[in-house]
Amino acid sequence: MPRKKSTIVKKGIAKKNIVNTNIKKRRQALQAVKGMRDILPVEMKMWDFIREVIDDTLTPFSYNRIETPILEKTELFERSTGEETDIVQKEMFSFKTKGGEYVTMRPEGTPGIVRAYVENGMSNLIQPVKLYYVGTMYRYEKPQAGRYRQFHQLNLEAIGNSHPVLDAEIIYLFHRILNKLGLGDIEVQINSIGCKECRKEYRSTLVDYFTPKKRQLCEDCKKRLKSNPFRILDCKKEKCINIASGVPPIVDYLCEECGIHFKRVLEYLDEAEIVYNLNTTLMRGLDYYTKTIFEIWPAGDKQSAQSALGGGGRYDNLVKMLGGKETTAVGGALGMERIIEKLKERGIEPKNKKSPDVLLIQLGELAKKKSLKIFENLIESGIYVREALHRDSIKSQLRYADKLGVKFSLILGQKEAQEDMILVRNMYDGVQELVRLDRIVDEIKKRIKSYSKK
RNA sequence: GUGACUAUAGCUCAAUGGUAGAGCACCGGGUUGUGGUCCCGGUAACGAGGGUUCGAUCCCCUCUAGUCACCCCA
Repeated sequence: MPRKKSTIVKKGIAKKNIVNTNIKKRRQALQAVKGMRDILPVEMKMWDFIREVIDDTLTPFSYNRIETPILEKTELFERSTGEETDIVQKEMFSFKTKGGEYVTMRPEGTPGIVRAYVENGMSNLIQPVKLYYVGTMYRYEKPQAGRYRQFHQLNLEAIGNSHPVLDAEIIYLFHRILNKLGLGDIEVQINSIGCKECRKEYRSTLVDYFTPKKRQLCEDCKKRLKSNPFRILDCKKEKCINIASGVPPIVDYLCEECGIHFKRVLEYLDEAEIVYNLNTTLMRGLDYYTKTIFEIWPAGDKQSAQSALGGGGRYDNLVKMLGGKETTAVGGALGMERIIEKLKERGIEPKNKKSPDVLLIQLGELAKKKSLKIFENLIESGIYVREALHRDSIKSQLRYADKLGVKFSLILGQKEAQEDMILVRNMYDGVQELVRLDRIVDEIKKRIKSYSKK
């Protein structure tokens, strides 16, 4: 007999395991797409906190919110971000629609904004048009610390004016936002890559300099020598750094206009007391930049460059490139996930939201039915109230009241429901009073008022 | 795309070549309708496939996922 029993048990377990395995397989098959993550309600508090700071900081500077589609024509990014860039060559989520259109989930925000600027005739608005948005971006990269395939950026754009104060303003605003969040210790890396003319000259200087030394460069840089020699300057390989150290900085090659522009940007930053590092090897991965470029690194971080909190620069040719009039512009972006990561690292937490004042508790069928109307009345009267209709026992409802941290519980039992009364329980001292149902709003309001005085 | 490491309940972690335990969380109960503390109970896991073995969660291989680094960026 025991033998038989054990086989039955074993069979039972085996069957259960098979079921579990199938469920597991299904679950794994339905996992979130690689590099994409959920933002759960607990984390949302952090996001709301950041967004509040962002809105409060940007509004006085006349930045207005804009939203553009996540999906844009692939060509938009090829033409603006640049065909030779890493982003376009290997990091885009692109596909063909049923209608045969080639589209891409935006890997960065600026091209879409400039497209919208041109398409909606925003050059007829008061210039510069200052825009900001927090939105998702998509890059097909291998996920790792602070890097996801879907991530959020705060973008700022000031289109339609070439004043250097705008370059400084963007950096200043990023600094201010981070500062307000408690992440003020940043390093601003700044450089100027001039206009087309300056770059033409500098480019030939670079080619002349690197060509005889080509064999010593890394494989990537050998290719870069032809495609984009500027990027040799910010190659992270030691041998390339050594070779590149002998190159005169691009700042020496700026034309008069670009030189003055850059100098003034730096002056404004000085005036705003923003500490920056003139980083002459700083380059950018996007093709459309002109003049000022910058990155924001967390201070004192060894891997600062990898975990850049943000970056940006001027893009004086992009509007025209995308079919608009000759229009100058400047912009930048902060990585939201990276900000959140830093906040968590520092143990900075948003202020806890206020607990509700009241929980409505009901016992028995009659009370449950009646409580719907009462609940509505309480909400309409502006009382911060929650319900527990899905719970039946008073014990579980009071436990819930405790978890919510309410000041009062309103208990509507069978008896009270019949007599049109309700019990008001003070959760602090446990004192209960029976109150007439038609007077409940006033009674509660009175009590909440005096409760907060304690 | 290249390399390294990891894989046990929702979370944080244990133990073991003979199929697993805790803490937190969640749900319920501690006599008829009273919470927080306390007590009791419950739900719930060895990522997948193959191999070695009498037997594998544990050893080996493959896959998948995650983490980290390179690359690049936010």
